[in-house]
Amino acid sequence: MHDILPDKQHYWKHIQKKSSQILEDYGFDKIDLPIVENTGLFVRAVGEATDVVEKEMYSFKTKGGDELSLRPELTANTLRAYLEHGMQVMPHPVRLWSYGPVFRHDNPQAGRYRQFHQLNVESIGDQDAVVDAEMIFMAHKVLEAIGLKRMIVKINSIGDDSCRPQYIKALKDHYRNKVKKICNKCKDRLKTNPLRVLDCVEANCVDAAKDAPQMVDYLDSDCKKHFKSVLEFLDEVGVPYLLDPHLVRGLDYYTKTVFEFVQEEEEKKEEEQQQKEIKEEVVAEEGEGKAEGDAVKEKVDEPEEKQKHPQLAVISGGRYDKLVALLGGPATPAIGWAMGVERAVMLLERNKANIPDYKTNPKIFLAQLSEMGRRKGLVLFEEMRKSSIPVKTSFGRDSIKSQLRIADRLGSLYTLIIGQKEALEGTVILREMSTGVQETIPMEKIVDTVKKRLKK
RNA sequence: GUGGCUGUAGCUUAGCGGCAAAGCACCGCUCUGUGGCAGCGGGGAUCAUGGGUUCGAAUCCCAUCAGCCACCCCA
Repeated sequence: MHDILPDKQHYWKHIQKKSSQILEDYGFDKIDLPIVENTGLFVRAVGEATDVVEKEMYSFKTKGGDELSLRPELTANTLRAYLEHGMQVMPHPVRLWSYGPVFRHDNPQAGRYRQFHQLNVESIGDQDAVVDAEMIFMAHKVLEAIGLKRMIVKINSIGDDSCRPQYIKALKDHYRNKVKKICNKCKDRLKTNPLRVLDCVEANCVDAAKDAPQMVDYLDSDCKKHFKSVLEFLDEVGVPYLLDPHLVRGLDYYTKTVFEFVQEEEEKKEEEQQQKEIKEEVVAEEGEGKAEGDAVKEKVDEPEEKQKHPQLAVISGGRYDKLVALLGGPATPAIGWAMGVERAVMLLERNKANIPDYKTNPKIFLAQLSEMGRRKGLVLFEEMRKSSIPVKTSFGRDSIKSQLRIADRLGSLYTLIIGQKEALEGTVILREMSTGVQETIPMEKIVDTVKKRLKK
């Protein structure tokens, strides 16, 4: 768990602003959902045998005996709300988006937190392939709008109930005479969650997976046609994609189209430049003591390891045509995706993306002296606020000295000073901080004067 | 869930069984209504939390929590 401090807020505001704009443009309505829900909801929706449900949920029992969990994702909640509020009777597709914290009890590391934020999007009620493409296109647009470059979508189809069983059978057949070679976990996976063996990274398992049958070859005509049109639509709108026959989702509810967005490797040049800088730093330090020669060597070696950022999915999602029915609703096709906001922020930082600074950075500081100055200051502060001129003050402080020091630290362009004398005269001192030049201005003209000065 | 590393003042860290330190930051004074520089002074730490070992624990041990790295997995 981590705090999002003021100096990072502009990333968050930026992402929220850009993405909500696009989602509203596409006709999605916002929905806010509770953080705590019945454990059973997630077990049913996400799947009993998934890691998320098995070991990553924060579950607890209330005094009344209810089994509750902090939500590990937002799709289940969204569909629960959809059913609970009778949205089946609304014109379809019902398009909902939500944003908020989700919780997974996993070992944390870069880009992975126990509490993180998702931007979640669902389109309920359409089965056509064009919607798959539209959702992927929109995800692409969102990433583009927030300033992430070199994003590529990995895509696959995992079929549905009518063809996946045959594929799983073929997959099991393929592994029948290889069981001895693959790792123990994969042996379990073959029984509980066979698709999973495909993305295991153990050398032997990768080997065994190489010539494994591919889902695309087992798709029935409906699924195959669907997948083919999704790709055709993507070509049409120009979203770069990568067919990944081993892409398998960790949540049970997916059918047909699954996808995830990753960022392609950074340009090599940049990496080399960074390494050079680090090496130069190390060399500069060397003069201080030769005894730590070994330590220096280690320092040089380290960055090479660190440059290899794992390719984390920023957005991932897919179609889930059976989930609404599974949760007790009528058979309703649907598709959705979720963005990991921390990951998006992390990539923006790594890319050194140029994010607009949404902070209102006050250029004006208001200093006051004496009880009377303070009173007038309070009034003037409100006048400035009404004119939308952001002002910082430190009313609680008495000495002009410390107030000016603060004004300086804040980088104020001008300081307004009201002391006893000015308060009695009905004037204000306007001090230009860079030059120290001051002039006395009648109180009633000060707002206009400041406005003019700031425009320059 | 597995293996490894880390947690001392707001920040960066030193101390590694015997009085909790330094630099930066903050506040103040020198300078009584005028900032940046300098000098001097001050406040601020239940040493992540809870247990244990010990005459004595920031220091050693165990557990928990949080973070970092590699897995697993995922956003």
